Amino acid sequence: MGDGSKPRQYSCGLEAALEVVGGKWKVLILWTLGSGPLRFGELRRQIPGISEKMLIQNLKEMEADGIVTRTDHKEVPPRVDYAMTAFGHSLCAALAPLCAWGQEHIERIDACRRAHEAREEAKRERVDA
Amino acid sequence: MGDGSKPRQYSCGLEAALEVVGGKWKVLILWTLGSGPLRFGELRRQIPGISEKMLIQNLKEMEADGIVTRTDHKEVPPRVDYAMTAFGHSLCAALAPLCAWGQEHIERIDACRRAHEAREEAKRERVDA
DNA sequence: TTTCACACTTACCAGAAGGTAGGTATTTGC
DNA sequence: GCAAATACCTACCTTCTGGTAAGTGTGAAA
Repeated sequence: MGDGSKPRQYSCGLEAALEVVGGKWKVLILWTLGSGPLRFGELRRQIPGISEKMLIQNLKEMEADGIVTRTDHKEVPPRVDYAMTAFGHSLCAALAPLCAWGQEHIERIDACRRAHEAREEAKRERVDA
Repeated sequence: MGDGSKPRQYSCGLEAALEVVGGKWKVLILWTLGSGPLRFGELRRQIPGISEKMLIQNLKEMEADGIVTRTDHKEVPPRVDYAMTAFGHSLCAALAPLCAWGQEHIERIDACRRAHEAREEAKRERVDA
């Protein structure tokens, strides 16, 4: 069934932006690549906690979205570079104020998150008991 | 085990910001409340597709994060207003450039998303066959 | 007397996101 | 000959997110 045209109609640009940069790792990858191109292994080492699966999966999606490029140097052992496109840099720029906001209020956010988790834990303990 | 202090160390403010505004609905709620306070039912009607469960759940989290306020007028039938705080407005302001970016590139993003889904569908069909 | 609207709450369920552990092919170093 | 390093790929499993459907209490409208 080739529908070919679901307008998708996002109610605001934020929804569209979050499709590109949503999820647990994409902003980190974006930020890490912001300072220059990196090899796959360098990326993995610079983003602590990320699994290889998540890294390539996200890199592929970001490549498909045109915010990073993949360059295979066809060497052996393999050497592959990932770099940000101009599109990616424009996204980074748009993200900067949000990043600054987060940094500015990081303690407040952290405190709220902490309190939230404490509440959840208390709830769980009540249920378990 | 009262840990009391996990530094949580976000690697950039974006992570912190996305904790507050991540998920499927929060940006929409934020945007909808941006133009003024609304009752629970009004919010539900203005955000098409949202379930009551998700709406209160998100509203509660946003209240805990200090970006909206809940005002119960203690009437019957119940009347409850939700409004944005100054903190919430500052978040909205920080979100504006990202929103503009999304709006500017909405067609490109939509096309990528469409292509991605087509690829996924093709993959699924191959597996099913 | 039944029904409706209001603002929720609860229990259950499906799907997506993410994590773990293994395997691939090639060459260099020991 | 064997292990290591490179950039992946694959299958399986767990956790988290979000959706559905039903129920709650009160007063007013039908």
